[in-house]
Amino acid sequence: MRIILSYLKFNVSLNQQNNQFMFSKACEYGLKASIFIASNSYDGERVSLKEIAKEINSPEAFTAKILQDLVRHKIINSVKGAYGGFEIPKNEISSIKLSQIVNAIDGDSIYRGCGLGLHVCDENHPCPVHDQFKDIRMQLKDMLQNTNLEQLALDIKSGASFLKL
Amino acid sequence: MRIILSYLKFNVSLNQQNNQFMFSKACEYGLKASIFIASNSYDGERVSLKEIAKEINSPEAFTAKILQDLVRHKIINSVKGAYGGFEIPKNEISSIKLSQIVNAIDGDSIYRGCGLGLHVCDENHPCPVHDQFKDIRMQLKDMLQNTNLEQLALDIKSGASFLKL
DNA sequence: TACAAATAGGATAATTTTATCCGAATAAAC
DNA sequence: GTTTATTCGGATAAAATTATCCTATTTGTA
Repeated sequence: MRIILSYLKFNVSLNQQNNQFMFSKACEYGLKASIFIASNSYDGERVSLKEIAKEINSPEAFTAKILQDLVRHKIINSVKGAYGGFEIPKNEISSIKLSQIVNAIDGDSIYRGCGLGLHVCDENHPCPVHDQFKDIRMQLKDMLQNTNLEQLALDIKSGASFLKL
Repeated sequence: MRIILSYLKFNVSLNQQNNQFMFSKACEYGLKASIFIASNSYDGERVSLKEIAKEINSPEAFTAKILQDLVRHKIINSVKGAYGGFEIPKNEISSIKLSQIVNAIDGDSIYRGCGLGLHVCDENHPCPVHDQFKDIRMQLKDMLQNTNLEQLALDIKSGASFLKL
């Protein structure tokens, strides 16, 4: 009996088990939605919230909030009323960087944050893993600042990459 | 008046602004606590929850939960009762990798997770940012698997790095 | 002008993460 | 053995994130 009980307790972990890789769910939805909008705007097609949520497999109302946020940050445009929806001016698609979207939703902690959450963490006063994280943070920052929506949208259109599953 | 109101609304963002860099707070506390325990175990000193929480600037009761978790995962040892506390056998300090601690607390999503949260995301069915994230994920994994507590503990002892501020 | 189809946004709920409290169990010292 | 200093663990609360609902507003069209 003891043994069985200890088996049951095996999975007693503090949290539910952080399932997030890097970004908040909100940010993931925001990135996916932006890519989908871009891939349609590329063809001059405006997409509705409903279409977006279905395509990226996200809760509709929550996605609406995130899109509003992106609109406020002037990353995407919205058009109210019949035949309305979301779009990105064609000529802007290639200049929108992932970093702008991440920044709008999750803030800039991914660039500035310390791996151990210290408020002060720099060369003069490094946390224990400061050096270890330096390259990674830099590489991440570079990547986000150098990846634009056009590249990603084209891959979606060609079927080389996917927004769900 | 309109103008003033729109100013007030400027900060209406969806979330409070994700302040996390990579790990959950629980994981950050776990890493810091482990490093502190290691640096003391190096001198044969056992440390109490109270000392740990004070040193790493974390809430005591919450830190206790995390330490329990690490004990269950056999990453650290605990001794109950007077003069009790937490410790790591001296000869194990150098073989405990950051990855073990992260894994115990946040799980393995940091190695396996998709940047956009897709459940299926691999070479055959990549998300739009799969390639962009590949190197970063790999580098992160390598670093966590190759950094052990001894290196970090020694830096703390020598004053080359810090656990708070 | 009325209607239909959208987004905008406030209120609120559900879930997860973070944090606190308190009694039980344990172990050393007297 | 009693006291005291600890960790353990259950219950609960607080805060943040994620999710839903409902109404208002906007816009195109009949």
